[in-house]
Amino acid sequence: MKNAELAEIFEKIADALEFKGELPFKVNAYRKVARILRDLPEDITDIYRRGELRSVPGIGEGIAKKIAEYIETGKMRKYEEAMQGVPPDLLKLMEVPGLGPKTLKLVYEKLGVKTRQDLERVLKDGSLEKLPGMGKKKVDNIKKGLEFFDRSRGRIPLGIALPLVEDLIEYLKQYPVTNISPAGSLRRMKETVGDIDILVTYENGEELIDHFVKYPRVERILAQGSTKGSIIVKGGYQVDLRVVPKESFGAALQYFTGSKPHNIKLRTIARARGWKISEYGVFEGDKKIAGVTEEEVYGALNLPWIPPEMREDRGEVELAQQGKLPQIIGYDDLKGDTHIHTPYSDGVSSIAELVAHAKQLGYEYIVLADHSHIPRSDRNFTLEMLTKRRKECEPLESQYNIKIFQSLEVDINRDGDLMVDSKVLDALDFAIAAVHIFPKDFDMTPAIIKAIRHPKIKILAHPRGRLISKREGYRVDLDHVMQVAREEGVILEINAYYDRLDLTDIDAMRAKELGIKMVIGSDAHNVGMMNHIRFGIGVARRAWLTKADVINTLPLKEFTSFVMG
DNA sequence: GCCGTTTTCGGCCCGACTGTTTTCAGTCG
Repeated sequence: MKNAELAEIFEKIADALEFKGELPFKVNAYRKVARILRDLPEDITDIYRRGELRSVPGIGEGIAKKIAEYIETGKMRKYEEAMQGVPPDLLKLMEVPGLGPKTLKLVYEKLGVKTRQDLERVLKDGSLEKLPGMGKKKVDNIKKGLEFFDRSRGRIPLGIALPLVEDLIEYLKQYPVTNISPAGSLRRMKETVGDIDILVTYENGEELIDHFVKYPRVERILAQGSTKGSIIVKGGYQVDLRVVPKESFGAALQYFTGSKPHNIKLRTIARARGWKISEYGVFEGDKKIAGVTEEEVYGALNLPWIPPEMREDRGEVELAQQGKLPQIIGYDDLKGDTHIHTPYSDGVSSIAELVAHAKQLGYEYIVLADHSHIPRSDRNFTLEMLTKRRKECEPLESQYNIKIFQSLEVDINRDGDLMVDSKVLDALDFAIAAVHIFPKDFDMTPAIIKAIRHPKIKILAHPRGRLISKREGYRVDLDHVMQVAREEGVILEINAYYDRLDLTDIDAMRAKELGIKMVIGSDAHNVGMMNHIRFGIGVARRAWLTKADVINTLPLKEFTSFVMG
C-alpha cells in the first residue's frame, strides 16, 4: 500500500513549490492529490495496474505519470527536482503559526536562514525586524508561534473533546440560548481535533461570552468580545465560542463544520450558478437566498442535508447530487456490544452492573470478551472461570431479558497460535482474536492470517493494534488480512475506545468495498466505557457504513446465526 | 497541475484579521 507514502511525497512537493513561489494553483493541485491519496480506500498500486489512475478525480496526466514512475522505479524525478535548493529543516517550519512560505523564503534569501536555530537567531538579534515588510509585531507574532509549535503539537483525542464540549454546552445553557452546537472536526467525529468550536445564537453576545470565560475549567482567556470568545481550558485545550445571528446560523454552522475541501466543493457548485456561499449565507448577487438552517443551505444547491461525518469531499457531494447518498448507520442502531471485559480478566465493573447498563442502552445482547491471558499477571482464563462466569450470567439473562454471549478476546502470538487452552476455546459460543504483544518491526500478517483461519474465530479485534496517543500499530498488510477475512467470513472490529478507533474510517471503507462485515465494540473495562461506543459509530459513519455492514445492528436471532451458524 | 452546463484555454473558494502600508500582502480558518 503506497498511498500514504505517495501522499507524503506530494505534500512535500507542494511545500517545496510553495516555498519557491510556484503558481498557487499548481501547489494546490499537489496538496489536493496528497489528501485524495490519504483518503483513498483502495490501494493506488491496484488502480495503476488496472490503468485507471486518470479516473481518480484530482489525478490528471502529469500526476498519473509521476505516480506510475514512483510505483515502477521507487523514485520520482519531480520530487527530487522540487527539493533542490530547499533546506529540508526549513520546510518543517512551515507549520509554525504566523510563518508562511513568503516569510520563510524571505529569511532564507536575505538572511541565509536554513535551520530552526538560524531562525531563532534572526528573531533575537533584530535582523529579521529590519527587513522590508517586517516589523516588531510580526517578529513577536512569529516568536509566539514558535512557542505554540513546541508546546501544543498534540491534537485533542475525540474521546476527551466531546465530553468537554458537552459539559460546556450544558454550562452555557444556564442562559436561554438557542441553536447551540459544536462545529469543526469534532462535529465530523474525526479521531482527533485541533481546537474546539461551539456556535450559538443569543441576543446579548457580550453577556454570554462573559459567562463563557468564567467556565470553571478555564485556565486562560485568549479573547473576549461580543461575537467571539476564546479560552484555554485545563489540559491546554483551546475552545472558541462564536455568537452568530439566528438568520445565518445554518450558514455559519455549515461553514465552521467543514471540512475545508467539502466547503470548497459546495462553493464551486454555487459559483457555477453565479452564486456565492459564505458563513453568512448563500447569495445571488446581494440577495441572500439561504442561511437559517443547514438544510436550507444544502437545499439551495438542490442537495439533501449531508451528515457532518461524511463531509470530507470523498465523493459525498457527487452522490448527494445524484440523490444516492447512503443511509448511514445511526447512533441508536446498535442492538448489542461485542467487546466487554469483566472482573474475570481486567474489567472492574461487575457483570450485573454491565448488564443493567446494557439494558439501559437498549441492547438485546452483549458479548463478554475477557482476555485469554490476564494482562500484567501470570494467570490464564481457565475452564473453571468460564463455568463460573456463565453461572453468574444465567440469572441476569432472565432477570434483564438479555442474551450474554460467552466469548474471550484470545491473544494471537507471533507464530499465529491462539494463546488459550483448546478446551476453553471449544466451550465458548465463539471467539474473538486480537494481537496485544508483538515484537518491534515484526510483520504480524502471517500470524494474524493463521489465527483467523481457525474455525472458532469469528471476529478480529482492533486489527491494526495502534494506540493513537502512544504507538503505531504492529506491522501488518491489512489488505491481505482483509482478503482472508472475506474468504473465511471473519468479521472485523471497529474498536470504539477513543485511543484505538481501529479499524480507521479509511480501513472500514475499504472493508465495506470488499464486502467484509464489521462489528462495533466498546472494549469497555468498566460501565462508563460502554458509552464510548458512539466514537466507534462515528468511525462507521465516517466510513459511510450502513446498518447492513455492521453485524451488531442485527436483532438477537440474526446476530446469533451469524456468529454461531 | 487539473478540469469542463464558462469544455482544450483560462479559470481555479471566501472572508477576516493583522501589520504594514498609502493601496495591499501575508496568513489563517
